[in-house]
Amino acid sequence: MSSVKLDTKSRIFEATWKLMEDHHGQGVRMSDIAKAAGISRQALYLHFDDRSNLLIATTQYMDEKSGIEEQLQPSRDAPDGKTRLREYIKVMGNHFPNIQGVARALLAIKDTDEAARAAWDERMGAIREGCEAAITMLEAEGNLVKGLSRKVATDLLWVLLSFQNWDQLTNHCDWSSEEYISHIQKQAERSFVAR
Amino acid sequence: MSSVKLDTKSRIFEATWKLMEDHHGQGVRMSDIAKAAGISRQALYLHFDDRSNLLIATTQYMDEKSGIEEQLQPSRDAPDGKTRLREYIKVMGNHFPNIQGVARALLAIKDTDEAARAAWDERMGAIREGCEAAITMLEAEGNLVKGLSRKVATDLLWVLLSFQNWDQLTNHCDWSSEEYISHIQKQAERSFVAR
DNA sequence: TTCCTAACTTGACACGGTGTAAATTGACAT
DNA sequence: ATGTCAATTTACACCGTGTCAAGTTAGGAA
Repeated sequence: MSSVKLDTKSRIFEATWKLMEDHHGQGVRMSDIAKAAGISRQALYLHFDDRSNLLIATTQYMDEKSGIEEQLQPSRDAPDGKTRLREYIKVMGNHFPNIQGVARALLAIKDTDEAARAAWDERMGAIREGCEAAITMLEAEGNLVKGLSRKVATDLLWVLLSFQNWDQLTNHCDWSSEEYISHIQKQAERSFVAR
Repeated sequence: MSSVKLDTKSRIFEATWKLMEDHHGQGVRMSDIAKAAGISRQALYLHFDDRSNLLIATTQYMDEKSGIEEQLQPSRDAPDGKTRLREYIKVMGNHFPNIQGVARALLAIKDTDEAARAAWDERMGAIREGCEAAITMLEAEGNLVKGLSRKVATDLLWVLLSFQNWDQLTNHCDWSSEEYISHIQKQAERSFVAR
């Protein structure tokens, strides 16, 4: 039973999260986060070794808070591959808006920061597993579209469900979350489910 | 007819291009480019206002050198939508490897640099037009898959053909250029061409 | 020859953001 | 009272970008 007031670490996470959302993951400095959390910039370094560690820890905090694991259960329990695919896409479509700020920030530094790259790849790897599970189920039922190997189908579904594509479609093509989910569900069925 | 030795500006472009390819668009400093071009770092600023302008100018130089415009002609001359789509994907699949270094560098700064963002969006807009042309031709023939509007089909093809997806598939999923082209061609046909 | 100009050089510096270091304070537990 | 822990303040080093000023070099025109 933690105190009613958030402890410092949680305040830092919340501040990071909010600032990243507000600024689309760009131009948020350590001093901004410190100010928003109500501590000094230097105190930030008492809790996190550096900027990338802060971002990585924030993603974990976000995942716990948003309850992504539980939300995935309906997909795991799906009776057939097609349903599993649909459910999985729905969860992702609802998850991306929650994480977009930090995800973009992580994406921006992952090319120069080894730890960030590892964190991002771990995230992407988890999504890939979800894709592979759905494709494998389809294949086992004999419902995977002809002429498509499991590997290639998984790769294709994985990029279709990438954060960057979601970003592009919702922010450049003006798709709503609902449109994203329904259009991508249909696209995935056309692409992977045998008629 | 220009002299046999490249003029300074061209040497800068070539150096930028090569360094960006070699380093995957990351960690290339102005001083590195200057050194590779055989001039002082400050002389770089005599030719380009700043780093982003240099990158933008380099993309234009690359596009001219690689002859992307001419390569697109077979797609424009295609007799039907399905062929147009196939040809377009082939050109893109062969183009991306040439531009990957600079593209990644531009991608990295486009969130903080207004000029870079504009340059990138202009590029992406051009690709989008190609996508729309192919989809429009399919639609006119009555060969666009049922239940898909031109707008949504264009958006989906556009993200399918994005640089980020190409990067993911070739570098994370170990697809060769040939595999990329043939798999994406098939995927596009499954997704957009009515049977 | 002399002069001019353009391209380029060297050296120094300001700025912004990250990360480090040292000394200090205030609260709380033993 | 003593120790410890969280946090504070001040100061500074590092890096890459971009700027500024003054000096050099080569070519062409008078």
